[in-house]
Amino acid sequence: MPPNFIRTIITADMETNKYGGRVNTRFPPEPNGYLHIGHAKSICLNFGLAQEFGGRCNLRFDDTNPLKEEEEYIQSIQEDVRWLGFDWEDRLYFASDYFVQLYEWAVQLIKTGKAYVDDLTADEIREYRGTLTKPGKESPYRNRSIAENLALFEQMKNGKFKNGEKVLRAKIDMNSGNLNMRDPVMYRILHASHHRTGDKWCIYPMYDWAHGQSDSIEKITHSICTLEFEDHRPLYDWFIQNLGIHAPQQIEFARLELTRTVLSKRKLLKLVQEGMVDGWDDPRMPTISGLRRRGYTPESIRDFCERIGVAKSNSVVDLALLEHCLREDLNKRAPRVMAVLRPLKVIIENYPLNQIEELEAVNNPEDPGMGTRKLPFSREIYIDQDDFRENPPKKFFRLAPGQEVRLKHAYIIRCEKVIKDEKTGEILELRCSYDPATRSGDDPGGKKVKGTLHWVSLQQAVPAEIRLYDHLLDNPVSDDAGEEPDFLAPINPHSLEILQSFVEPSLKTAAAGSRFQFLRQGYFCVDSKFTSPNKLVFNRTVSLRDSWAKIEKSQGSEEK
RNA sequence: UGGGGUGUCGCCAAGCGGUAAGGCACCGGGUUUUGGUCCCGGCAUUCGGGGGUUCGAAUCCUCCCACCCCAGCCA
Repeated sequence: MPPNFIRTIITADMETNKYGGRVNTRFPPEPNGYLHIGHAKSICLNFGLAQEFGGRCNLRFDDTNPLKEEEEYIQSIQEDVRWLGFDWEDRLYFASDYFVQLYEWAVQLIKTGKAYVDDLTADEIREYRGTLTKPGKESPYRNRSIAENLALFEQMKNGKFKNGEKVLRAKIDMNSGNLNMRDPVMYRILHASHHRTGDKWCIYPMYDWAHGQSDSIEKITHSICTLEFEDHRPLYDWFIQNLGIHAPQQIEFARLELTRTVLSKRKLLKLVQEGMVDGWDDPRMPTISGLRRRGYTPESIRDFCERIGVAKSNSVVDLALLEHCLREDLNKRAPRVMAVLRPLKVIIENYPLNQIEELEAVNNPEDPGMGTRKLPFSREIYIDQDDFRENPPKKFFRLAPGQEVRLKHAYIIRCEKVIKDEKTGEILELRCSYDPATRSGDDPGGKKVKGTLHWVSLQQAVPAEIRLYDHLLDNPVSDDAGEEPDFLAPINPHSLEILQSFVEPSLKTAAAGSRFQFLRQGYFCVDSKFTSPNKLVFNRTVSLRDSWAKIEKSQGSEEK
C-alpha cells in the first residue's frame, strides 16, 4: 500500500486513539446523475480506507434537493458501487432520514440566538453578502426576537409562505473573509415533492447545513471530501460546536481529472439530454455504467484508483494509465479468439476443395489452465485488410505479393496473386498457396516467417457488428470551460465507428458482457444492449498496444 | 484588493534535515506462431524562483512568483 496523506492522518489517529480506534467513512453521493470514474476514486478511497483500518464505510445519499434528484439515480448508484466491489452492508442512509433531527437542531440554534429567519429576497441576500474583497452587510431582519424567529420558522415549515419568501440563516459574521461564514442559508422553502419524504416537507435543508450533521449523526470519524469544501470546513465546525455534537474530521483531497474526457455530472447530463450519446451507459461515457458496458473490469478501475494516488494538488491523469490498468488485467484473463474486422477474402489455391481441418488453438498463452479449442480451417478464409499491402513499406512483415506469413494456429501461406476490380482498382481477393509442411505444431524447427496473421474460415465465419470507440473529445477541455454554451464543440465526430465483421464460430454463443482478446487487435466485449439472439455486437474495450503503428508513423515522418 | 489551497521528470506521485522511490508515457535491446505479453537497459546533479539557517535543505526560516477554489435560496 503506497502511502498518502490521508492514510498518514488515520494511522496517527489510530495511534493516539482519537476515535477510540474506530474508522468510519462514508460515500455521500447526491442522486442527481450517474456515477463516473471520478466518483470511483472517492468510493475506492472511502471503502478502501475503512477496509484497511478494520472500519466501516456507509453509503449515504445526500438528497436535500428534490428538484434535481431521482429514484433512477439512487438505483444506478447502488448498482455501480456494488459492481465496483464494495459493500455497505446494512448501512444505507439518506440525508432525508435526518430531516426531523435537522429541524430540531435548527430550532435549537434559533433558541440560542444563532439562527434567524430572513425576509430578504435572493437578490438582496446576494447584495448584502458583499464581495470577495468587500465585507457584507447585516440583514435588517437579523435581530428579530427569538420568539418571532421560532414562530416564523414553524410557519415556514407549515407551508405558510411561498417559495423564496423566507429563509433560515445562521447568524455568524457578515464581515468574515470566508464567504461561507457570512450568515449562510440553512433552509429554503421549496414546495416540491421529495422522492422519499413525499410532501411532508416544504422546507429543505441546504447541503451545508445537512452534510456535517449527517456525518455527525452517523458518527463518522473521517469525512473525506474534495478540495472545494475546504473553506466550508469552518462552517461545519461552527455548526457542530454550537450544537455540541460528535465532530467528524474533514479531510479534503483533489478530485480526479482525466485527459480527453469530461467529468462533470452537469456536462455528462447534457450529453445524455442532447442525445449525443446512447444514454448514461454509452461505452464512450466515463460513467461507471459506460465503462462497464464498454468492457472495463472493476479490478482494473480499482487498480487505477490505487495507482493515481491521493493528494491535494489539482492534477490531470493521463487516460493512458487507465488503459494500461485495463490491458494488464484483461491480458491475464481474457480468452484469445480470432476476428476479422475489415474482411479481405483469401483463396488458398493449393488447399483441397471442401476440406475442413479442425486445428487446435490455445485459449490464453498467459494461462494454460484456460485450455484449448478447435478452429476450422479451409480453402477460403478472411484476413484483415490492414494485413495486406500491395506495395509494402519497409519492415512490413505482413502479407504482400510474393511474401510469406504464418496464419496463427495454421499454415504458412504465400501471396501469389492480387485480384482487383478492373475499374476501381479495389482489391477484391488474394490468391495464395500454403505449405502443408508448416502446420502449426507439426513443423519443429521448420521455416520461420516474421509475420503472423489472424484469420477466420469463410464458411464458418460468424457475422458480427463491431463497434470501435475513440475518445469522446478531440482535445481535452478543462472542466470549467463548461460554462460556455458550446462546451460540447470539441466532441470527436469519429468517436464511434461501426463495422460489419466476421468472428470465429466459437463466439456464436458468447454471453452478453463476456470479454475476449481479438488476437492482434484488442479487447472486446459482447454488448449487453444491442446484442440479440440473431445479432452479435461487440464493443472494442481497448486496443492492444501497436508498435507497428508507431514504426509506420515514424517512417512517414522520415519521408517528409 | 479578502479568505482558503497547491507548486518534485511529459503525466501522476513518494519523500517530512542526511544527500531525489515507484507507476504511466517515451527511447533502446532480448524472447515470441499475437509487431501483444514478458525480460533487460535508459529516462530529475535536481525539487516554482531569490535570499537565509545548517557540516548538510525538496525537506526549516524569509520574501517573491504562478496556478486552483469561494460572492447558489446547487451539491
